[in-house]
Amino acid sequence: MAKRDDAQLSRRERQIMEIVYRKGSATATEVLAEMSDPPSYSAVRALLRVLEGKGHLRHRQDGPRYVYSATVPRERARRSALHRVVGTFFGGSVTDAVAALLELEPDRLDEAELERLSVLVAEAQRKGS
Amino acid sequence: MAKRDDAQLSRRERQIMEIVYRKGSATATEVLAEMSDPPSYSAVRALLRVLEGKGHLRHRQDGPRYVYSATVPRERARRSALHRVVGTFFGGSVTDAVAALLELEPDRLDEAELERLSVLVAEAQRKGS
DNA sequence: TTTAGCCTGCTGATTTTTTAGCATCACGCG
DNA sequence: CGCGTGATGCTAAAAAATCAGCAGGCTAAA
Repeated sequence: MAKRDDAQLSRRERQIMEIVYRKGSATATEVLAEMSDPPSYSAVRALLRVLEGKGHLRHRQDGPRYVYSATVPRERARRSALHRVVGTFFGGSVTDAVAALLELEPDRLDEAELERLSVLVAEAQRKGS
Repeated sequence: MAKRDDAQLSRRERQIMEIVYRKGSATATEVLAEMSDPPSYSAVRALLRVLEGKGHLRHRQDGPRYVYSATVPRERARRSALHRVVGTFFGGSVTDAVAALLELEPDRLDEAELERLSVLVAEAQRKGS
């Protein structure tokens, strides 16, 4: 049920969900601040309410304001997002996706990170055999 | 200009773009067939025309019908998609994203693929140092 | 030639999304 | 107390997206 959900979101809704996932949680003001093409404050609040109504967000009260967070845990959402990208652009090949990631910003990967990746692959190899 | 484009797409438009990217190119009939929540054939054609008007798709004529493909090359679109996912769900850490990919479907990765990954990481290490 | 099938283009109406504004409540301060 | 600030909920209207249907063209087969 949650699988198709993401594809069902409207433009603004998706935009907001992305922001919430990026920040972990956010108030209406924070969401507004992150929008590249911002509507009014009212509009943002309305959308947050809609998203909550649809079950994608929940809120907790923090003093006078609402802090929204996603109902689907980041962990699951990210897996779903990766899965979609791999399926759409890499024909389902995880390996190809990893290869593309490594070429994405090669300069950003320092030695320590590469070492960590090396270990991860080695571990996967050990488990697989 | 093309960077924000993806976020600007409406629900159906995105759905269609994903299908086109997955298949490489597609006719209206093919797109319709891939939709989980399909509207009428007319609607699909209308959307394809809209997407072409917005510059996201182009078509070539194949006999009697139009075959649509994306204007932004797959290569660039996939990079952009990965970048977005990494930014949204992994705080920009490519390494974390790779780690998540490796855990995505561990059983799907056979020895040959893991070997290939191992080589890729080793290469990156060599280049970096 | 005629007909049937499949395709496109276009149009107008419905539905959904998106938006702004207003009313209200709670709080802190002069 | 009375007021300004900053938050919420709600509503109604504007804008955008979505949809189905019709008209026309082209091709192949009867």
